[in-house]
Amino acid sequence: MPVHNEDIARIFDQIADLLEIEGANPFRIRAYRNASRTLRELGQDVRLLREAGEDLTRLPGIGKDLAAKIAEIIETGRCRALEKLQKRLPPDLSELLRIPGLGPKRVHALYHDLDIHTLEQLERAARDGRIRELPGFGAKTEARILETLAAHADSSRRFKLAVAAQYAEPLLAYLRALPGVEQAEVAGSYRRAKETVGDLDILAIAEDGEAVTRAFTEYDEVENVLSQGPTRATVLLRSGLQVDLRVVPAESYGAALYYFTGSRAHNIAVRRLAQKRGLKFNEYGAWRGRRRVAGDTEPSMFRAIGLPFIPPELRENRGEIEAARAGLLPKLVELGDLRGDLHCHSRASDGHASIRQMAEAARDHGFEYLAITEHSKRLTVARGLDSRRLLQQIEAIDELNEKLGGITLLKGIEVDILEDGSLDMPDAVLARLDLVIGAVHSKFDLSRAKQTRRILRAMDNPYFTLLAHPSGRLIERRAPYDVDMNRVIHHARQRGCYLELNAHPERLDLLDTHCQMAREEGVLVSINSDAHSVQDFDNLRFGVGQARRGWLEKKDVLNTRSLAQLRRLLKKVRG
DNA sequence: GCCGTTTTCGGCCCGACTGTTTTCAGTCG
Repeated sequence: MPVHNEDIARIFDQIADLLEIEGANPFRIRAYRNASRTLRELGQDVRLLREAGEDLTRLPGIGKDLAAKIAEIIETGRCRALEKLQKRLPPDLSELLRIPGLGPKRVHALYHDLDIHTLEQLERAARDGRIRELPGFGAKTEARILETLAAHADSSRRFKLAVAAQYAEPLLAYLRALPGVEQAEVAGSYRRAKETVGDLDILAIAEDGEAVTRAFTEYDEVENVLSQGPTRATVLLRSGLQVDLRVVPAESYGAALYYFTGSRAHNIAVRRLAQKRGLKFNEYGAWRGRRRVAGDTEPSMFRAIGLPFIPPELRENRGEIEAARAGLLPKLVELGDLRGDLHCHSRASDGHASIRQMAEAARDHGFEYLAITEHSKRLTVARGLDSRRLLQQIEAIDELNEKLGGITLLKGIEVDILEDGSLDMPDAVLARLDLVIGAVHSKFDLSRAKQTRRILRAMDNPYFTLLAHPSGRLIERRAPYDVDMNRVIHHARQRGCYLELNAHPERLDLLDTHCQMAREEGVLVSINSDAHSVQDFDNLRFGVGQARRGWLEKKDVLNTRSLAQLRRLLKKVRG
């Protein structure tokens, strides 16, 4: 079975967990965690890189030793270093680390003193009152363990960005309305527009932190207060979403916003850079000795280390710091750059509004054009259109375009890519459309080779314009199908067609790393809502967030073009 | 275990809160 990046990343995580419990050098542990992260974010199979003769030590955080371990895992499927560790410590110990309040030291104590290495043993010992007897543990810790175990099922749950927004926005409004609160903002992965967030990190300016954290813990939706002090508090909302609040004085707001926006990897790298320049960065400011030289705004922090402002979406330590130093940061695309939307549905298939209503809603968003792209007949659950119904719709849209003012409708289809790579609509009908979006809606489990061939073949259809939701994943629900995205993107370049970044909150597909690949290949990406109702155009902001995480600029995005420019680009696809 | 525009050796980000302490270790972000 071929080894994928995720398999290797998991092995490195396990090694890191076990080393940590053993009390190994913390920097050695971090090295394994960094390498695991590098692999997860690589965007292409390290196995293929290696086969292509690439030097793996050129990857960030991978040195001679870890490159050799990667090679060993790819070749043998095993890792002797992990097996050796597992002889000394039971592998399931790392499960215990997932329990909040249990870190490596305590897990080690539980194992060493009570021979506990499974969650079941942990629960039994807690019930028997044996845990409170251990040095460094107490009755409260024991109770918290039991509480967590009881609710363990959803403790590791992450929230989709759009769902988190539904909780974040009213909470933010509540905090901003509190007396003494000058400003409040969500930082963390939410501000970086990650696809999912594990918790919300909120930052507020106020003189009296105590009063604000108290009011925060009294917010209507708070189920449980996990910690509370004069400058920070952590609560669990009824929805299961954890929220951290930090309160800082105005002069530290920028420093705190920067610090709590993260990512952790970005912070570590920037702090190291600051240190080299004789500065100390913390959440209260940038310091030279005991003198604060910056901190009231985020840009002041960047100025202090001589870097241009790095937008939150780029802060992952994936090359943005080097790019900033070299003056090569992208000027990221913004929501206001979009001139239209190339993917939506009406009542004719599985949408909820008429074509006219969709057009008017798009016009209200300031769009110049909107493509109507119903499903094709293969997708019967969505009342997909056959040739006859599509031809009728083409006529209807032509008529509507005569009457509508301020927006132009484009005629399109989201046509199913069948198992053999053919399209679910005759070419003669496709020829009459402005654009053809190809989409995989079935046979997700084909082998990598077959799935890739299927998509490449579909792209070769002379009318094929745009590949919809290229990975097919549904966030937290369905993994991407196995496809060689490198080849797909390369083929799109050769064929001269485009890729979609589907902005639906469940999809956010193209993935950020693939956006970067598309940009490097020079393949334009269309940020589409896939709207099924008039409200769905609002989702475009999440798509733009994803595009920004993928380093896309206005020029990299197809639907930032004017209608006239777009028409030229659509025509070009057909040669 | 990685890394180097001061280093191939000696560094590796920094502070708040909790619980168990009697001055602080462990955990977390």
